[in-house]
Amino acid sequence: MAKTITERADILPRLAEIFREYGYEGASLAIIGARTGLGKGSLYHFFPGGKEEMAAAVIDEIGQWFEHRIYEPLRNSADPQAALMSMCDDVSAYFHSGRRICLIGAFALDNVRDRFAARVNDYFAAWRSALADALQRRGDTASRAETLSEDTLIAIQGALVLARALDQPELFQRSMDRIRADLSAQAT
Amino acid sequence: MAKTITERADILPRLAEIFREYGYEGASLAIIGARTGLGKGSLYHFFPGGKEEMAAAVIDEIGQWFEHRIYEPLRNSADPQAALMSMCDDVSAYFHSGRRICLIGAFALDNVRDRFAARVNDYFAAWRSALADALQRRGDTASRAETLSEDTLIAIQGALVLARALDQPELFQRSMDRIRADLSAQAT
DNA sequence: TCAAGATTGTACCGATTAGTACAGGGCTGG
DNA sequence: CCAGCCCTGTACTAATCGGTACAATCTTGA
Repeated sequence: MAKTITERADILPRLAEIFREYGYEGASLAIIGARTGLGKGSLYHFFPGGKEEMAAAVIDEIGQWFEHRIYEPLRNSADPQAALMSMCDDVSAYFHSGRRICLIGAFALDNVRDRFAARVNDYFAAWRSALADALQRRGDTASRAETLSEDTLIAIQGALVLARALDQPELFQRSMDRIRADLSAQAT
Repeated sequence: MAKTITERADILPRLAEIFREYGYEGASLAIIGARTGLGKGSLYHFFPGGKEEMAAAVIDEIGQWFEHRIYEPLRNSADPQAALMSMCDDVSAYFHSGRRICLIGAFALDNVRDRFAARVNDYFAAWRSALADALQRRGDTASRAETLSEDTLIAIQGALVLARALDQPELFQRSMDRIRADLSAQAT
């Protein structure tokens, strides 16, 4: 049979888009096969654990992307305030200015939540903690950093839900602008 | 066969809980039958349109509950500020202090979104508009009312996502407290 | 009391599901 | 040049999916 020289890592982004579009249950192997161009043989070769392993791998890859691009700079950048602004830009770009949903957030509301609960938890916990770290490093009190990091994540997730529900991506943009402003305000 | 004197309206709350727990696709007719105690015969008697009609009826009922309990007071109450505070209480109770998710929000992120897009849109649009109405009636400018109503809905939905993702219902409570405070702040 | 309509359990349907088995082609190291 | 491993298409399974059909029973109005 034909060999397609595909790496496991190469199909992860495509898998992510599929899960975003159809959800975990809605993404049938037939759809996955059609959209990735891979047959069942290949899919189960790369992911012996089936759909569950595919979704887990996708979540892990997303987590790593955020770790390198968002969390790590928030924790280690010499200029925490700049890292905060950079986070806003990257997040806005990542979610395609509100046209793309957060797969992890969607999984959190889904019935498959229990299956990936640990990963979902880790994703948000790491984000919140990195955010609070940057806020404290820039001078916020621990309590203020706690509240502001929580509110920021809430606003991002809520804006994604509402933008999708109302079919108004610009709503997400507007919310990100407000988040940027809140993160720019002088610390207490 | 046995007659169970069940009204269509009586099973809607139970259906709502099932959809909340399993999602639209995850709620199979087998599960629905088991959890409602109704056989397929009864289910298709009450909902000839099948699962789709069940979900639509559930969304409509939720919409009506919010209309009577939340939107209507926001629009018509003599004391708009009191209606705002009352909304916070009712919303907090409705979502079981963060232990219950918003079915409409979950549907918005789900792949069944397109099927119920109009209803999902209506739910949030009505809420936002009623909220903005109360804010203007209490003295906020149109622009301020627009922003604040949007931010309030974003915070509620985001808090529900995050509380569920982190398995911390108290996070929702904290966020609701902040929302209450923001809605209490003097208008500009 | 009894006919008519409302309600319900059960058997069944074709389609689709995730997953398995495996043969065979393609690539690569020796 | 070829043995062996990596990759992949196909056929298959058992289970479950949403939905239909219908006969049997129950309730109700006359």
